[in-house]
Amino acid sequence: MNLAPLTQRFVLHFGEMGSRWGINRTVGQIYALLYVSPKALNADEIGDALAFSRSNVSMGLKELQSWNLVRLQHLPNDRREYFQAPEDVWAIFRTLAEERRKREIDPTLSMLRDALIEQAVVGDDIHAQARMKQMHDLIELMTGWLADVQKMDSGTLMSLMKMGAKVQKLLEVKDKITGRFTGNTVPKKIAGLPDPSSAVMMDVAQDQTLASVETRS
Amino acid sequence: MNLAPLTQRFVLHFGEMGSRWGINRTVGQIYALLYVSPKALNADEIGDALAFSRSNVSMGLKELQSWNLVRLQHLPNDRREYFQAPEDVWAIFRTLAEERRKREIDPTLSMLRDALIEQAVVGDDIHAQARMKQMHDLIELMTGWLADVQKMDSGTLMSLMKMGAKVQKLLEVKDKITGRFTGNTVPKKIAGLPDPSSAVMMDVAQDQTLASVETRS
DNA sequence: CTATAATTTCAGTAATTACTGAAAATTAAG
DNA sequence: CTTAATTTTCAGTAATTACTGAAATTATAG
Repeated sequence: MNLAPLTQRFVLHFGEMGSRWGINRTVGQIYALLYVSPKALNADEIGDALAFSRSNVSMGLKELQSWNLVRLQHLPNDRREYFQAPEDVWAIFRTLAEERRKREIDPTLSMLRDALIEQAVVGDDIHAQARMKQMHDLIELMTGWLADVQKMDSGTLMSLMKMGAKVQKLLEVKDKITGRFTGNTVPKKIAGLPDPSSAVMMDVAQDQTLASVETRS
Repeated sequence: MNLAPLTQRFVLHFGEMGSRWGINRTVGQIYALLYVSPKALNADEIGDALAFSRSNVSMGLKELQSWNLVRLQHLPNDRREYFQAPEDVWAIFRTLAEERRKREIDPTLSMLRDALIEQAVVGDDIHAQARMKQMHDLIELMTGWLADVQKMDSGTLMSLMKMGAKVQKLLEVKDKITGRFTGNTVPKKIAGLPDPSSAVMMDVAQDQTLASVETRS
């Protein structure tokens, strides 16, 4: 391995972390290399740079493709395939979240759905089923939310994250307007919405913490 | 293994999924069993129920404790330790998120920080460092957001998730009020905030999709 | 303090996962 | 269609991770 110093550190780190991320060292290093590389690389270049056998590189790339984490390119007058990581880190993150959901969450959600249709007969199973329901509902809520978030463009998502806990403030305001005070629901029609809501909005609007959302940390 | 049918399915599934979640079969099954069990269990009961050796159970429990995923209990006139999963699935989820962050994200964030202080000299490293900066910034934003979210109580978090993409609407409203129209920042003081903002709020308030946030899916 | 119950450690072994080189399959140029 | 370049597959082997039983350690009741 003969890489530039910082690149090497990055690549080795990704190799080490691989096991914690559920991928192997080879795959981790290949992806790290592609991520920092200014241009697409072919399999031989990768194997050369990382001192892996050609077949190992092939399997690693196959794995990365199954994760949708690499883009394929072809250069003119060159039969070899060239690989690169997407430019946009947000796109990479979305893909990662999506793929992890498919592999790590969906099978469990499906198993739970199946288990919840059944009629529990044994005493232990009745309690177990109630617990599974709790888990099922949480997972369904989470995956639904994730799907919603996945639809947003990077900019919106970024704004939301920068707000962090401050969304809570916005939520409180919304609750006042829609009439849900501390959990109590008020009739839907709010035709004659009282002035207070406007006052509340002024609060929020003038609140520095909200006004300066763009510049957290 | 002699478990109630649904319990058994649940336990076996968690064992299978273990490898995808970065834990082993033993640990997965032990946690599944504790999760659905109506009462705390001691190590012998666990090993008995799952047909694992006593030492294997001991190691599995140690692992679960390192993840903060089990609570310890003592019964009167019984020297043995009893283990149970927390009642609250949201608490479990928070712990999981927190621990995964520590193990899977923090080391990388720290490595990136180190790499970004250095002065890149080789040409490849200059580009690599720019890429690392992108990754660093995204991770920092994500972990900051996660920390904020971790502070919320389960109810607030649940409301937020149920809203899903609808927070976006709220965000747009906020932007109008604080004066950020499509990215252009308007002077901070908004003393004489025009009527339109109120009108906007009425829109949001009367929007059924927002008003019925409690009942998604 | 002693005896015993309970838990943990650890060396050895089993099982799984990762990696290699050779051979097979695929692709595309002539 | 033939040939050569490229990629993939796969059997064998290396490395890692998981599991067990015996021994050591720790904790507590008397």
